[in-house]
Amino acid sequence: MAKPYSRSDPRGRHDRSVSIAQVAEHAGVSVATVSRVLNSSEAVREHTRQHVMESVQVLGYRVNQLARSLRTDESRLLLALVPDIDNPFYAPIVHGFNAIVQEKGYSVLLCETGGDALRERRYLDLLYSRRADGAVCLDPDTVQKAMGGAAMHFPWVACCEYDESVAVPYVGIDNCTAAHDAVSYLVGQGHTRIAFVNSDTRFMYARERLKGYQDALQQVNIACRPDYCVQVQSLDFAAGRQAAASLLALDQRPTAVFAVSDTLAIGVMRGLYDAGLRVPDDMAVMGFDDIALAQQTWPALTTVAQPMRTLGEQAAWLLLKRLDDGTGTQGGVVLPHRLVIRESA
Amino acid sequence: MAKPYSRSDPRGRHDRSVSIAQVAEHAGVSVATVSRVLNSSEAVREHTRQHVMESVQVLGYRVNQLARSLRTDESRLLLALVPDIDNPFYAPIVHGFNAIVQEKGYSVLLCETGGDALRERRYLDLLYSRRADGAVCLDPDTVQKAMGGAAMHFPWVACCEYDESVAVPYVGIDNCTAAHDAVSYLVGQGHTRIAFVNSDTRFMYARERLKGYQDALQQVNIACRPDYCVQVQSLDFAAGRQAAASLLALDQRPTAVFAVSDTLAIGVMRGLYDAGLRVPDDMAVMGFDDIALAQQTWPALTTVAQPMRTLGEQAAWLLLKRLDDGTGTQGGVVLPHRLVIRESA
DNA sequence: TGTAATAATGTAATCGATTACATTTTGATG
DNA sequence: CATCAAAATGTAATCGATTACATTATTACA
Repeated sequence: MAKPYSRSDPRGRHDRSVSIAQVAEHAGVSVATVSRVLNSSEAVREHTRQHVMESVQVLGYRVNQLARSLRTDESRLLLALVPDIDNPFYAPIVHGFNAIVQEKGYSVLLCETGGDALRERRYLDLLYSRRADGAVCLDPDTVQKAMGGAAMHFPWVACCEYDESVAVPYVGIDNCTAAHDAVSYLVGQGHTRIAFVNSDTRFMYARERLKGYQDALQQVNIACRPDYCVQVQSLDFAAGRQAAASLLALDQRPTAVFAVSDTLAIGVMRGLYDAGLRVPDDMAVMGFDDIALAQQTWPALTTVAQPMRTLGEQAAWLLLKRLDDGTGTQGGVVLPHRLVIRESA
Repeated sequence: MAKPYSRSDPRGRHDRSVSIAQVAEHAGVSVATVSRVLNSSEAVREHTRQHVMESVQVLGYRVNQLARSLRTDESRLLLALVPDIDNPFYAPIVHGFNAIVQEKGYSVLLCETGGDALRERRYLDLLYSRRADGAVCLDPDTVQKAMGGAAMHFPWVACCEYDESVAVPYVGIDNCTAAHDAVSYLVGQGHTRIAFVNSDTRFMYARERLKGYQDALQQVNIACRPDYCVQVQSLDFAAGRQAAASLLALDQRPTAVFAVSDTLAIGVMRGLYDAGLRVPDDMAVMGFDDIALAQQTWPALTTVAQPMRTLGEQAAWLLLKRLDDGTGTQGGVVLPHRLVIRESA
């Protein structure tokens, strides 16, 4: 007759773990006291503390964070929403992000959205339902969704992909200028037939870099040939390889290729190798991002570097500030890019 | 006088979201009824359902999963503990895992432990405190830890890295035989001076593959030269490159190199390129894993393939079964590996 | 229309914590 | 030793859900 009804879960998947009440009983004190020693907040006599800690040990008690979060409205968990973990571009960003927030006692949960609306929605739900305190979002879709929904009231920041019209703090680089710089470099090397391998224009960076490419050409009065702009579906090596093949099939081949990501650029180099062409002699190749692999290819890849780790760190600072301030700063941080001249162009 | 005391959080980071009670009041019904329409479980009159749904819409109500989980003891969240997301080996595994569990309504949270005990502990804590229902673990450290602690009572499975003495379901390959096969292939190609680039022996696979390497050599009466076994600290390209350099500094150079990962093997190839050697003519190179990049290098990498996606899928099945059964199956699943002959050896 | 069976809804306990306020202990001081 | 302030601890409300059991409304049948 103790409990009016028994546990709801009939499967009995596993026993509930030991609760604070059990610790209290074992130690012969109230739950409040146990809570106090656990949070080492208020005054509790040393003697009592020891007693309680002993019971904690004996019973193997661990605080139930669900209950704690429900009460305190904080989880010490942060989300990182990335489109695809297979893309080596994201790892350093996440690492930078993690390094900063970890010091503040937060743990990072990586959420791979895969561009799937359902998955994305579910992850965002963690924010809505307070199971996570905040998020950094590297995903264009999420940004879009956020515009429509009421997501703007939640503490999150955008990284790399952002939309200035969305009132959310962001950090990124000037993609347009960066692409412009890359193409200008190729022009400076004497190239006039420069191809552009772009990816999904759902991504802002893709649109911006296209713009930079076009601007740079226009600036030196080179017409932008549509057949030199190849659009691929994914960012993996295979896509770049195919892009190279299609470029090589052209009547008048380009003498240089600028790809919007290093992975694509490396794929392009592979495609050129397939055809027996040499880089950069037969064709120059330039990438974007400066992933770790870029300096390991042969020839090593010339590219425009994004400060990925710093991007992640800055995103972390922005988010932490937002969590502190309540409202948080609007606007964004634009970090500098850098041309990295290696052997491929 | 309504509430004895006000909200605890003085920062007022954000307003609490609308609760089920508010919906109930708005709809003029009890919370039980609201809960019923939300969980579409028991009978509730169509008229009432509509009314409630309307209130849900109007107020923008979203169920608080924290509270729900606290009550129901289930979160529909699964963890994937990986040592390092920068390693391209893990992505396909996670994808396979995700594909399966997603259909069952679970979301996957990626946890990068980075080999850091603190981070690992925190993530495992999500399991302990029921914020996650289960986990797949690709991390050797966790396995070790689990042996000591009481973690065996929690629903998790090991993938790739496992310890047969730990009573936890696992899925992996036969690393020893796989390495044996690789080395035997090189021997069959006429190589007798075969180097071995290994990584952190904290990993089981590293120990097993070393064993396979040694066994294969012994089988054909080739002495295992310590100077041909180079141990590197990480799995990245740079480490492989350095390994190559140290191998090339030897008086009697090997004619073939077998690396425990494709990333290392690719780094080795880069190192050979540095020295002006050609693969496979001057030196054969063989990797392990068959990551996507392996078929994009030039020359393309000969390697032993792990069925990574399948590994993830199997891990998912094991975990789901464990979540269903309560106790779950012990023992493990060993998946076949496959030699992939390309150009580098 | 009365009544029993059933369907729909409400009430309140519960999950496991935190914490405002109340109460008891303790220790210091006169 | 009495008294009182300060320190330690206890009591109970609360977070936002689920759900067993109780209660009320509806329907069916005589």
